[in-house]
Amino acid sequence: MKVTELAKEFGTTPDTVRYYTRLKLLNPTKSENGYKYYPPTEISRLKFILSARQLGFSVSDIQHIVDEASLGKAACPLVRSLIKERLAETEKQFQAMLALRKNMKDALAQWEVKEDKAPTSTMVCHLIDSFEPTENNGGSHE
Amino acid sequence: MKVTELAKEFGTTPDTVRYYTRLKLLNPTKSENGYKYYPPTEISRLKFILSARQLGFSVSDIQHIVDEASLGKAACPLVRSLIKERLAETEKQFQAMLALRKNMKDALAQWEVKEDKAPTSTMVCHLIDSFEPTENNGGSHE
DNA sequence: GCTTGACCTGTGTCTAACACACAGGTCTAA
DNA sequence: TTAGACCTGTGTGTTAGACACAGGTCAAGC
Repeated sequence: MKVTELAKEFGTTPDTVRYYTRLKLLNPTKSENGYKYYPPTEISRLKFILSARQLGFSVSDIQHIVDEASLGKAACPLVRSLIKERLAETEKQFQAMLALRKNMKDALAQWEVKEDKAPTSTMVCHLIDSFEPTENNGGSHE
Repeated sequence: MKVTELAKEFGTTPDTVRYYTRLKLLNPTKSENGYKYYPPTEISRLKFILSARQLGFSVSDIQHIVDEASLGKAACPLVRSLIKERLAETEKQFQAMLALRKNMKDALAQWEVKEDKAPTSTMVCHLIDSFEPTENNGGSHE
């Protein structure tokens, strides 16, 4: 399979396939015309990489997992360990995003009823300066 | 105020202050010893920048807002417009993260009851290969 | 006065996962 | 032949900082 064929097969981009090839996560052979040719092993390897990416493993994680497997070892313990780390990170980001999203919504609501004000030498934008997060207690804000 | 003093005042890092200075978002004067000195206007400017960052405006957004204000115009319409864009993006990311988080949790649960398996020529890790997102219908998975 | 640790400077590079750019080559239908 | 789609290898850009480096300044302590 050629680059674009492979990318289409899995709903990703040729650049992504080339990127993984560049990282040596994929190892195509070469056609007579110099084009990269991905045999079945590389096709299933890409499937694996994309699944892992979708599960939140970093490219570096995946490289690590693949290296482990190339030694003939079961990568399962490593995979379980890594997913826990990635999940913990995702949880942190999720909480941060929850807070951010709420603040943005609050700001939007507050700013809709505030008037415009011209800037001064010490004030760029009074909307941003005056923003106050609303309290969470018993509110129906969300 | 010097770099580190200013950073401490607002709970950020000296590198962040230097970064914004580098971008010309902050414009310190120079002390006799060559150190950057941030007068009150720049102190309130940093406060503004950090508030805007916390509300999800990009550094580029903030530059745009500051440029508008420097023309003497009220940046309020721009700020309202930008927050809507950033909120829409954040909402998309939030949904993606919801899905990712759920998949990661599902995977973790599934993989805890699966046995380890050695890799083969076409299989790096059966855990990742065999992952199936659970259905949402009436489940108590979350 | 010297030493040492903390802080300073300007400038450059790195991070992560791609996306894009470029100069030039190949393929194929019209 | 032409034109559009695709290919190559290599390099750079994206975002918001964090880090690195060589060298300078400050001030407390000895």
